[in-house]
Amino acid sequence: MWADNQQREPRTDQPDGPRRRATIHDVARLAGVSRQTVSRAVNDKGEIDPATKERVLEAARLLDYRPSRFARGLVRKGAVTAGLVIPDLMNPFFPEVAAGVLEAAEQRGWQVVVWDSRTDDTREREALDVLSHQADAVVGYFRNEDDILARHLGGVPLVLLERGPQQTRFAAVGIDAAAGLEQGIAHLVRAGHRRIGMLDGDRRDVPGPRREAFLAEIRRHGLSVDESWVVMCPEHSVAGGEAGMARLLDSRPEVTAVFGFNDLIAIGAMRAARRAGRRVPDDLAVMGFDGLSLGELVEPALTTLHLDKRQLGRLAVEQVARLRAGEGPLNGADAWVRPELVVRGSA
Amino acid sequence: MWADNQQREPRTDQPDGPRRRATIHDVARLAGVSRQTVSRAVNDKGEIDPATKERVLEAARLLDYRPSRFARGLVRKGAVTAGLVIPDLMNPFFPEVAAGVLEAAEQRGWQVVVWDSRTDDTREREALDVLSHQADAVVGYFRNEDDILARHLGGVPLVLLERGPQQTRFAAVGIDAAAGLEQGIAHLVRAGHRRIGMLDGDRRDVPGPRREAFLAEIRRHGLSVDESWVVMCPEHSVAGGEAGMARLLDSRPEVTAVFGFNDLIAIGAMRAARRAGRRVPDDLAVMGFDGLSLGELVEPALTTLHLDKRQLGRLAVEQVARLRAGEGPLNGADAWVRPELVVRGSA
DNA sequence: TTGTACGCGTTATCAT
DNA sequence: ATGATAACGCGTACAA
Repeated sequence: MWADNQQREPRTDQPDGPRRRATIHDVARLAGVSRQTVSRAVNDKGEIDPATKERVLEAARLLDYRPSRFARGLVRKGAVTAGLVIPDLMNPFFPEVAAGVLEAAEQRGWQVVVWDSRTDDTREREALDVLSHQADAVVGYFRNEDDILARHLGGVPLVLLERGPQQTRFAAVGIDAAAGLEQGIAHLVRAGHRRIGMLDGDRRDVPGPRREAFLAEIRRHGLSVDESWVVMCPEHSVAGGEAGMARLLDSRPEVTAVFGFNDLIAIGAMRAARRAGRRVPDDLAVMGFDGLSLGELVEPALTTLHLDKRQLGRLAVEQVARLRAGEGPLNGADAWVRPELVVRGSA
Repeated sequence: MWADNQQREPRTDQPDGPRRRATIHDVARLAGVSRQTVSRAVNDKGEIDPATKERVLEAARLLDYRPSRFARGLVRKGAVTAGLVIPDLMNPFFPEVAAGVLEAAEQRGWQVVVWDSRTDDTREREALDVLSHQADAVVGYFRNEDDILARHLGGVPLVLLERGPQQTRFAAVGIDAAAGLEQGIAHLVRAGHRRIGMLDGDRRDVPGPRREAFLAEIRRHGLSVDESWVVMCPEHSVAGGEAGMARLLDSRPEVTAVFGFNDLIAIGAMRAARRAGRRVPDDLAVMGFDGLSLGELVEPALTTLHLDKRQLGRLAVEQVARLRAGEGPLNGADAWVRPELVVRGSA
C-alpha cells in the first residue's frame, strides 16, 4: 500500500506562473513533520511541542501558507453562506434591508454574498446561476416568475422579499400593503382630498400589491378612480418620480394628492409639482412609502408609510433558517411587515 | 484493491436529524449507476445516454441532491471570494462604494461577502477573523492599526480604503483630500469668507487627511485658525452634524462658513444653523464632502467636494487583483480618487 | 456510453 | 508529542 507521501511530487518544476499556493503538505515537508502536525500547529490545538510548533509556523510563514477553505469546509461542516440579491444599491431602501440580513446572518454565524441585479431579469438569472452553486440559500428581490427562478435555482432554498404567499410558491417575506394604504388613504380623505393619484413603480400590466391596495382603498371610500389616475414610474428614483408627476399633472391636472410607490418617487413628485407651480402640501399633498430617513431632510418633510426595513431583512433570514431546518416557512402575520403612517409636512 | 464503492456505507441508519445532505454517491446508488455518470448528468456533459441521464436527474431531484461547493471548489480551481468590510450601511456613501466593488468583482467572476463593522474596532477584528478563513482577499474600511489587522489577517491580502500609502503598509486606495480642499477653501475664500470652521469626523487626537488638508489650506490663504474652529462629530450622520454645528456656533459665533467632514454632517450643519436663526448660505455657507445625491434634494442644495465612489470601489478590486497576481499594488495617482468641487446653493 | 481509480487539501481517529 | 491512515464529496483521465 503506497503511502501517499510518495505519490505526491507533481509539477514541482513548473515555471510557477501565478505561483501555486502552498499546501499543508508543502509546509510539512519544509518543517520536516507530518501534515497532521502542521494542522495541529496552525489550528493551535494542544498536544504539540512548543518548539516544533514554532518551527512549523515559521515554515508556514515562509511559504505564505493558508489553509484551503474548500478542503476545510469539506471536512468541517457548518459553514453556511447565504446569497442576497438586491435590485438597486443606490436606493437607500435596500441597504437597510441588507443591514437587517447581515445582522441576522451574523448572529447565526452565516456569511452573506451580495449581488446587485439592477432590476434586470437577465442579471437576476445570472445571479442565481452563480449563487445556486456557491450559496446554501438565497434571499432577495426577484422579478422573474417562479418557474424561471426554480430552473436557475437548482434546488437551493429561496426566500422572496416583498411577496405574499399567494403570489409565489417559494417562502417569502411580505409587506402588508393593504394595512398601510388603509391608514394612508384614510389620512388623505380625512384631510379632504377626493382626487388622489398614484405614481406606481410596478409594470402597468402586472399591478403590484401597492397599486391594488391603493385602488381598493380609493373605492372603499367611494371615490372614483380609473387607470388614468395611475401613472407608471419604471425608474423607482427621484428622477422617475419627477417624470411621472409631470405626466400625471398633464393628464389629471385636477389632482390634489398623490401617493408614491416609494419615498424616492414621492420626493420626485414634490419637486415636479413645485416646478409646475404647485405648493406642497397646500396645492398638492404627497405621500410616500418606505419611510427613508431621507424623507425627513426634504422640505416639506415627507409624510410616508414607514416600514421597518431591517426587520424585513431579519425575517428573511429567519425564513431561511426554517427552510434549512425543514420546519416549513413562517406564514401569515409573522412573515409580514406592516407599514405605519408617519405624518410630516407633505400631506 | 477495494473499489471505494464498497467501503462507503456509513451511518445509513441514522435517525436523520437535520437530514444529512445527499451526496453524489447516494444519487448514483439510487439511479443504479456510477458516480461518474451522475457527474456527467448533473453537469450536463455529453457522452451520456439521454435515458440514463433523465433517470439520474430524477434520482437527484428525489434526494434533493446538490453538489457540495466545497468538494467542487477543491477540484475545480478558480472560485474567488473577496470580503468587503463597510463601517455603516446606513450612510449612503458606503453602498455606493460597495456597488463599485460588486461591479468590478462580478466582472472578474468573483463573489463578495459583505460585513458591516458599524465603525467598531472589535467588530472589525471579528470580521477579519471570519473573512481571513473564508475569503481570498479583503477590502474595506478599518480603524485598527496595521499590526492588529495583520494579526487577524493570517496572511490574507488586504486592501485598505481611504488610506494613503504613507499611512499604511498594506495596499490602499486613497482620496486626494488635499486636492479637494484646495478647490473647496479657494471657493469659500473667493466668496469672501475669512472665518471658516470645520465639523470633523475623525478623532480629535488623530487628525485625518481631511482635517489636515483643511488646516493647511486655511493657513495657505493666510487665515487664522486654531483647534477651536474644529469641532468633532463622532457620529458621521445628520444628527452628528447638527450637534457639532450647535457646538461650533456656541464657541465660534463669528463663523461665516463651515466645511463638513462629509455630506451628512454638512446637511446636519445646515439644519442646526437654520434652527439657530441663520440663513444658508447668506449668514452661513456650508460645504460638504462626498457628493451624495442626497445633497441635491435638500434646500438649499449642498455644495460639496464630489467623489466618484464607485470608482473607489472599482480601484480597490483592481488592487486586490494585482496583489493576487503578485504584481505589487498600484501606487501614486492611479490609486487615488480626486474630489471635484460641485457648487450648488449652500455655499 | 459507462465505470475505475485517483487526487484535490484538510481534519479526525487511532496508533505509537 | 507525533505520525499513519482514512475519510470528506466531487471531477477526470483512462480503461472497458
